[in-house]
Amino acid sequence: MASRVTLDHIAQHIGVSKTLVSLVLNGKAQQYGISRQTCDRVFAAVKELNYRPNQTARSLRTGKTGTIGLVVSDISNTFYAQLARQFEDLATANGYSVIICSTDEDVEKEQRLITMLRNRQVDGLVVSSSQSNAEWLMAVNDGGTPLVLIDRHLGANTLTAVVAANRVGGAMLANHLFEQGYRYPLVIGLSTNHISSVAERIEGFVEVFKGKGLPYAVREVGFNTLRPDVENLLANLKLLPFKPDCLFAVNNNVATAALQSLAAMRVKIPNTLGLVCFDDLPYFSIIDPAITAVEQPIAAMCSKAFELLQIKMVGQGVDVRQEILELPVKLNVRKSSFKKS
Amino acid sequence: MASRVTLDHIAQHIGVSKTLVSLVLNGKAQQYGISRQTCDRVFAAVKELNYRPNQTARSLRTGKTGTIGLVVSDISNTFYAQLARQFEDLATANGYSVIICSTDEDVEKEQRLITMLRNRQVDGLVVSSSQSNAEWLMAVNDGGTPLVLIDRHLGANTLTAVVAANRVGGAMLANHLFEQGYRYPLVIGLSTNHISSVAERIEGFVEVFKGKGLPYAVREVGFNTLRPDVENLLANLKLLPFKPDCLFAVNNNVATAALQSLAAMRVKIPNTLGLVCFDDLPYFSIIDPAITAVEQPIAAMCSKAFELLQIKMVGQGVDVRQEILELPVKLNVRKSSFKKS
DNA sequence: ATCAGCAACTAAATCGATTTAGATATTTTA
DNA sequence: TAAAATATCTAAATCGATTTAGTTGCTGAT
Repeated sequence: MASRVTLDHIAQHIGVSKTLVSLVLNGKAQQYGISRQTCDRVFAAVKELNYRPNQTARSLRTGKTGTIGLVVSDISNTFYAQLARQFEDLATANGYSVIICSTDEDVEKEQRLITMLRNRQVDGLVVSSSQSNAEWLMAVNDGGTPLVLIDRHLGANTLTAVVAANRVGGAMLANHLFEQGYRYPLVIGLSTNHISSVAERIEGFVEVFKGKGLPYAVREVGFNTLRPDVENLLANLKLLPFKPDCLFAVNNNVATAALQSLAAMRVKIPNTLGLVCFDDLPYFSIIDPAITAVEQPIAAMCSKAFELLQIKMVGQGVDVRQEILELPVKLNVRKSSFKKS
Repeated sequence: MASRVTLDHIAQHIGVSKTLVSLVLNGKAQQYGISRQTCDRVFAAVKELNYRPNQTARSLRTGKTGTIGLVVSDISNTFYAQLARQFEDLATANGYSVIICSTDEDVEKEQRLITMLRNRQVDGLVVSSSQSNAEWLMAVNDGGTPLVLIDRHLGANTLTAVVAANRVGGAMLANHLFEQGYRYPLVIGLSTNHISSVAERIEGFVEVFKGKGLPYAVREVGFNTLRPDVENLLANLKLLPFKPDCLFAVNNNVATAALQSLAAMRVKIPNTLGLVCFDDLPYFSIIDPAITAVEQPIAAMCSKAFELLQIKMVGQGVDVRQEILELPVKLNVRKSSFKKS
């Protein structure tokens, strides 16, 4: 019932063929030599009958739905929410709609959702994948659904990916901590350690300390048990081979969980423990102490991802080079990592 | 190219009609007396040829797309991001996909987006509307696209709406502040003051102070100029008829902007100024001082909205009673509103 | 032997657009 | 004046499913 007025109704209403109406509405009047008067009659009828084209019928015929699937681990995570917003704006400006899906870092769920999106004939996919190899997703891309990875890549020469400079950002944080006098870092990573973003942040970070011959510890917390795991980890710092003097939270959720635990334990930041985080949050700059963080280039990532996806979507089978695009990050130094006294 | 294998291919591959294949795949084999062997051959062929049904074609025929439009002012706002996530889970569990659109509180944009969603033949809409009257949206609902309002209503006997108990929540905050000894509240509202949620929060709040014969001030800040407006307002408190001893931020963004300004001005909370907020954020409980806030029943709102929408979607033209459903909120008392000393 | 009834399947219409391949007048050209 | 060119418009096929209205060939009852 959603649209009872069809092209045929318009056509009959003014006594022409639906072909003509279709041509006029698609701006091909000139090309097909349709007279100005006839065009005007079409437009008038469209307005009078309040005609709205049925996108489903159009999609069936053209094979294009004007829809893009955006697959992330959790849309309620501020990082992905901001990313989704930026992407939505780009998509809308270009006539696309966005279907957003959350995978909870569950590979099976990710595959189910992507299959569902393909069945819905999305024109393209932007995926922050939880998978550990590219095989399945490459089949999707090769199978006719253009796919661009965002935030996480799956290795060189697999799939086009747009990511932040995770390794560099990790190193920036490590160097900053070192310069501020910190020597014993504890890295709080995630159980999803196969994921490129997390892995590279940690690698970039530890390489710095390793290079200086300093000790470091890396521990993992579960994606679905983040809060208790972090709490447990911080309550048992004595179990570590050394007493850490600073923490590196590999993403915003880890940092928030750490802040919660530390507040409950009344640990002073940065006096007792310095803290830095990969991924900046609005509240990091307004709390005391403000949190030092690496800010990701969300807008730029979306622009680039959309641009690359569009090339794939219009390109007839000819695939672009499957490159990994790393965009520069920014270090926001704040009080949580001030010089150790 | 997205799906080259069609029902016809399956049918030809095993030498039956596509009718049969369709019936089998839709679980109507029993009903149409199709033999078990034939069914098995269909399933085998589906697997062998890796058939995925074309949802667009199905939608055209059945008139159902299995898609719901979720329209909010800004998906990057944590409140809507959380709401979207809850709603997505419900939708997915019931076979629906969600297209999310952000309106930026722009009525024209909202109407453009909703029209676009209708053209895409969404089965239903969930809208947090920026409009000030129900007329346009009622036409959508009556025109065949079931619509449920969420977070904001548009008056009794207009459109089904699921909202938080905004007035009650506002009053809870006011009573709490009064009990803590605060007497001179400044309400920081939004330029979008025609919106039911904001309006009712403020009404509920000021009624309490009015009832006690106490003064209060209500000022508005712009949705798109939030940060500077709040900063400007707080820098010029002397322009108010009285010196406020506490602030009521009507939503999470206002509170965040206020916290930013107050931090920059080095104003002590709650000593110099108490602060409460409608809508809780994860970080409110981990900062010092923690922020007293009213927590909205996001999960319950989504469940109820989805439930009501589903009734409308399956109901053949028979519309449910257009009621406004208010769900209870929870007051989380924290340090930012501790007793004035 | 005939026919009702059943089991197992199919042809064709349909959804609402786009698009291909013309059709019909009218005007221009040789 | 006939043929060619042009201007304006249309019939029908098509996309890939669902669904309606049958068809075909048996079996068993009478």
